[in-house]
Amino acid sequence: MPRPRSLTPDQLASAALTVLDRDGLAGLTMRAVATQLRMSTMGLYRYVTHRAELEALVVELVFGGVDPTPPAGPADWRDRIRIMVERVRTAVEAHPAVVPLSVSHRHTSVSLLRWSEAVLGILTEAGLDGRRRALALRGLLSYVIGAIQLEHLGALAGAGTRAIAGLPPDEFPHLTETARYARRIGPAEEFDGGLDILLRGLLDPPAQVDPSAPAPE
Amino acid sequence: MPRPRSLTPDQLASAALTVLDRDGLAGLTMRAVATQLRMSTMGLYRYVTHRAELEALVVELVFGGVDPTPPAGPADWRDRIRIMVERVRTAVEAHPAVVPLSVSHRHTSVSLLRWSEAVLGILTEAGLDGRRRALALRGLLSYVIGAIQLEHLGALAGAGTRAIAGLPPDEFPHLTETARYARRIGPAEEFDGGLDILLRGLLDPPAQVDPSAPAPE
DNA sequence: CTCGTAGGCGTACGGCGTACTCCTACGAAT
DNA sequence: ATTCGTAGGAGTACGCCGTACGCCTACGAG
Repeated sequence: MPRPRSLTPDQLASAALTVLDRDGLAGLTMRAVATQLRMSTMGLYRYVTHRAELEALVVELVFGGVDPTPPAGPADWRDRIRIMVERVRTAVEAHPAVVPLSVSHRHTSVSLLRWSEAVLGILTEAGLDGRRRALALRGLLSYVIGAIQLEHLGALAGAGTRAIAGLPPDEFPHLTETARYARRIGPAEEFDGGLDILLRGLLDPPAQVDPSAPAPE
Repeated sequence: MPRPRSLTPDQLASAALTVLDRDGLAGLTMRAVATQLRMSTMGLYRYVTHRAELEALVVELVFGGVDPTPPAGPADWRDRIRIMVERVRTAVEAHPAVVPLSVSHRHTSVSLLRWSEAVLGILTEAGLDGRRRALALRGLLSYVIGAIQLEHLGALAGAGTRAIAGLPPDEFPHLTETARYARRIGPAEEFDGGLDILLRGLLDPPAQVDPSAPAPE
């Protein structure tokens, strides 16, 4: 065996993350990351075959900061879920420019798999299983992904809501009125409020039990 | 006033949508759209100042296909919401490549504003108002955005789930077991299942009423 | 009739991802 | 100590992209 590699994937990823934090998503180019690492542009391709692979490394680095161990503290399983979700949210929000990347590379992250495993564990303790548990995890993921993007595209207490408040009230009576409330809702409150709705829905027994639901194989 | 324009924004948008459907998001370039319209590349810039503006036109065209009138049929308000949400889902799914664009240009679409207005109307009839109504709409939007993306990045009955089913069961016991159920869940079922959770949560009275909630101004 | 704007074409620039080539430096196996 | 395979690194080049800019033509309202 000859000469070992002199850069770990982690070093690569954190160089890219530095660029991303500094210059935003549009600034994340192979050339910029190479410069950050003080190597030639093409040198990057020794470690990575595509730009997409570099992006995946960054996403994994960010999700790697999420503690995947289920919290032992709260008795209420909904509080434990809240904590798990909050961990993802804070990890992503420390680096807003990774939001779009985290959506498209979510499925390649083993850290997020471990997170999902823990969440499923909590859901299992809560008495969910089979089909309901699968739908619950998927629903949670959908909400988290959507809510994080919404927050970064324009939180409720932001310019978009202000624009809506200025719409013609005769054409948009509910929207304009709602916008007045929405301006007072901070990002965390907004996120938790939606999560609460979802958790309340999880708690309830299913509206109707489908006897034809498939059994595990 | 001299000479009127010879192309409507709608013609522009549908040319772009044709390209998008045929060549995917990466194929949606100014050059390709111009060729589709049989004009020179730079001719496009007579109608549009950026590529982003063209993208917004496409998104508005797609959302323009969503019927914004609240459905009169079902007595249960949740069924009416389901119909409204389903309309968005089907409109977007007819053009899968528009999914990423619809997320980033969502806020510029007046069609989506009208849709939101109608949804707020239904929520109002359901007895929600003020802060709760704002959070409900935002929660619904978050879920819809996240779920649509999840579906197009890899539905439950897809390759991702199959990969998860093949993970080491000792490290991911819940995930591997859940994946076996998840393979049987079709996209529509998955989407509706998550929506049901949310709607169930909306129905319930709030877990605790916050007396310090801000009043409307 | 005329003049301002739309229509249209072509060229050019800078930046992107990345394929390819060439040379050097190391370090484990011999 | 020598050898040899791979990592490191630089540089060049290609084909895309968005788009700034200039020039000429055609039309239609005043």
